[in-house]
Amino acid sequence: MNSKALSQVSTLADTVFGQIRTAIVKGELPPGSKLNEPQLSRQYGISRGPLREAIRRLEGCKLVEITPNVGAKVISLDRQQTIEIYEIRESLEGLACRLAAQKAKPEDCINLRNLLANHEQQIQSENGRLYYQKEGDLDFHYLIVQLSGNSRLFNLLCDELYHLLRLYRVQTSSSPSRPVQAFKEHHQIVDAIERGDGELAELLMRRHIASARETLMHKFKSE
Amino acid sequence: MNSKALSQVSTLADTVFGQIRTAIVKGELPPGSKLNEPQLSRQYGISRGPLREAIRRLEGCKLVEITPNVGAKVISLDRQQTIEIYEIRESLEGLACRLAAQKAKPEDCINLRNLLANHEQQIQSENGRLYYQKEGDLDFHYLIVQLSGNSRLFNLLCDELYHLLRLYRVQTSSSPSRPVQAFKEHHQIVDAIERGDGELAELLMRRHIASARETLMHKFKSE
DNA sequence: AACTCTTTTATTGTTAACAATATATTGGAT
DNA sequence: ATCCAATATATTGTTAACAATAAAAGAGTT
Repeated sequence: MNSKALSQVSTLADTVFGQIRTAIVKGELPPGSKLNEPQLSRQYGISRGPLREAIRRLEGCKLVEITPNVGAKVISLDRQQTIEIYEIRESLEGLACRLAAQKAKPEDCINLRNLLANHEQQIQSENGRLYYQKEGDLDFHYLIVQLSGNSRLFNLLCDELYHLLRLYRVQTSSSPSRPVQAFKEHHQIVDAIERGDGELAELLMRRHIASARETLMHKFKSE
Repeated sequence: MNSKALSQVSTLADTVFGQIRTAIVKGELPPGSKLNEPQLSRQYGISRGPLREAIRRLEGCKLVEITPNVGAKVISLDRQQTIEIYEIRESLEGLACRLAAQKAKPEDCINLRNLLANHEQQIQSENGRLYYQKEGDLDFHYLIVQLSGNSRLFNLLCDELYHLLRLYRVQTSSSPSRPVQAFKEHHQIVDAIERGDGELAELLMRRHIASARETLMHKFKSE
């Protein structure tokens, strides 16, 4: 009963895919760095076969770029690409917000309110402030995308774009950016969702992300 | 000078990835069908190693789903997923249209007009009609997305979503769908782009795709 | 010292063999 | 005939070895 009970239900390629992706998102494998197959296969204790499969899957996710006979390297986003992602995000989260407003039940709205209240508490304490800015903001967006009920939209935003944006933050070790204003905007968005006003919810979310984008563009110009 | 001149610059995994993807999009590998590794490796004249890498890359692109110890099968979209894709497409092509309106030069508008004129000619002839409905429509959308200048948006729409939608058409062998009305809408969209009215261009494109989605949903209900 | 060519080393690309799992088939019992 | 178990087959997962390309190191020349 031991060997079968412990037998892996997922393949080596699958698990290592997840491990490398985490390493990329966390910045342990920084943008532009090369993926050395012998080294990685030693590190993860597997042979190059499944490792290469994992890398190919990462290529499909556009997290690494492979040059034939040279190897794979972690993608690095320039300013242009970052802006492009923000444009897409603005559009898609606007959609998510509109759908969420159409579908959200009262209990969902309570959850959103609680989330904001928690953030508000954390932002009070000085050390919590950093947390809020870095990850807490994403919680809010995650939840709304989830409420949209569009699972592909969820994958696209939460499994792809957010990873990429986190990658950029790693790249630049950025950026405090307007937590107080963002907070107001979050509340307004929940108001609109609560009222079931999809059009307004979409508009507010788009503005919310657009102003984040503009902050970013402004920062670019001042460098 | 012969062996080196003919040496491949891309890997087997890369070329087979493209071949399989084409086979999927064309319907030669229909949705739900299994990818048998021994058979495919014989068919493409390669060993299972690079073949599996190609399949993993397809997995990353979400064109196939892999179940451990069972294998890869071509994804098949149900109605729910198709609707979800249309929702995303509506949002993203609206964005593309707004950006295109902001950036399009006069010559770009001429190209759009020419494209529509060509389609108009082809729609006149009875046999051209089919072409327009199936592929010509996409040309128009392709060009606008290209004019948006957002390369990631282009990849997302033209390299991913359009492939998926084509997959659905293969799946259902659908659907004539309102060519005359679509034509009017195309012209209105170009009008807005020509005037540099991004907001209107976005609105019109979103309506255009929304009505396509509604046509589809209506068809679903009548089945 | 800088440059180029050659040689060496390391890394990637590919294949074939082996191990493990799942599927298909056969045989027997009710 | 149908169901279940045991065997046999096929397919997937993994590894290690080999081939081919690229990167690095070294020798020699100017």
